[in-house]
Amino acid sequence: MRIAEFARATGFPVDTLRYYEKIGLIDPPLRDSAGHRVYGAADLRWAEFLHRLRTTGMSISEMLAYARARAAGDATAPERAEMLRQHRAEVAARVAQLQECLSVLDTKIATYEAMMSDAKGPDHATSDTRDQSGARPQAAE
Amino acid sequence: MRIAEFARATGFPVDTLRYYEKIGLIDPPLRDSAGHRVYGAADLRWAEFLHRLRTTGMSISEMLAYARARAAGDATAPERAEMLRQHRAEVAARVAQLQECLSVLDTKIATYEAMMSDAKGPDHATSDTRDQSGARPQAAE
DNA sequence: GCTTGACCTGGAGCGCGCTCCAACCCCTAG
DNA sequence: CTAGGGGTTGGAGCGCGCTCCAGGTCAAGC
Repeated sequence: MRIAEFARATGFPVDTLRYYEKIGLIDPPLRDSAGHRVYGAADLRWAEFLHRLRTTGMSISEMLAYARARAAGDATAPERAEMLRQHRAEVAARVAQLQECLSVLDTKIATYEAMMSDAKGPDHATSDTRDQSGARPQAAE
Repeated sequence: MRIAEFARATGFPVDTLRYYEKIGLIDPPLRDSAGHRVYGAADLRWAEFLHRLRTTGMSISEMLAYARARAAGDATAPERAEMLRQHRAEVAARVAQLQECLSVLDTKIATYEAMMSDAKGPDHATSDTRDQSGARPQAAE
């Protein structure tokens, strides 16, 4: 599997793959007779996993730490497990945060829909239309 | 409410608030006799909403588009509603993606835990330990 | 009167994560 | 023999979203 196909398979752009190799995030793959990179199944599994980590917002430096632990062998398994548990917790927190925001968005959208069905209805409390009165209310400060 | 308190209330750093004002994302607030910014309740509601949008990954330029529509008055309500629906869909998709990644993480963590309880157990198929054999298998290519 | 501390401004700088480029090589098809 | 397409390298550049800084003003407390 050459780099273009590997890029398609992993979801990373070609340039990013070379960049990751350069910084030590992915192992230098084999080369064919023309000096082209040739990726194997193990490379694919690792890159796919990296893609998950990246997708969930893990920073390059954290991924590097994980990659280095992985390269150091089985002795680091507990350390890697701990990294993943930690990251898992962050992702779960992020999901919770997004879900909370989703419900705020739903409320807001519902407000707009109410406004629009009342065709120019009365001011809704949760509307965030810019205050256009000359003197600001400046209430409840 | 002066800028430091407003920063605490909204979750944005002081510098970011000034930056947002500069680019037109938040309205220039009132000033006290010393020329210091004084924020009102309406400013707070808007900034809190912006913080939601930001938290959910909306880009500055999209927030600007929304802010401009809002400033243009009630006529843009349908347009703003559509922006929010669109954004809501993206956030929901993101949540789904994260949840999928969470389950991959869980599988991986479980594998590590199995590995560790078998104290140096047999190779697990889903382990991503770096291949350390001299000759790569290069199978199934 | 002096210090302290919060705030002001305009503009430079920065960290992250790519992304692009020039110049070159190799293989294949026509 | 030539053109085209995919690959290689090292290194520069970039877009985003802040973040920081110098140098200044103002008000309150000692």
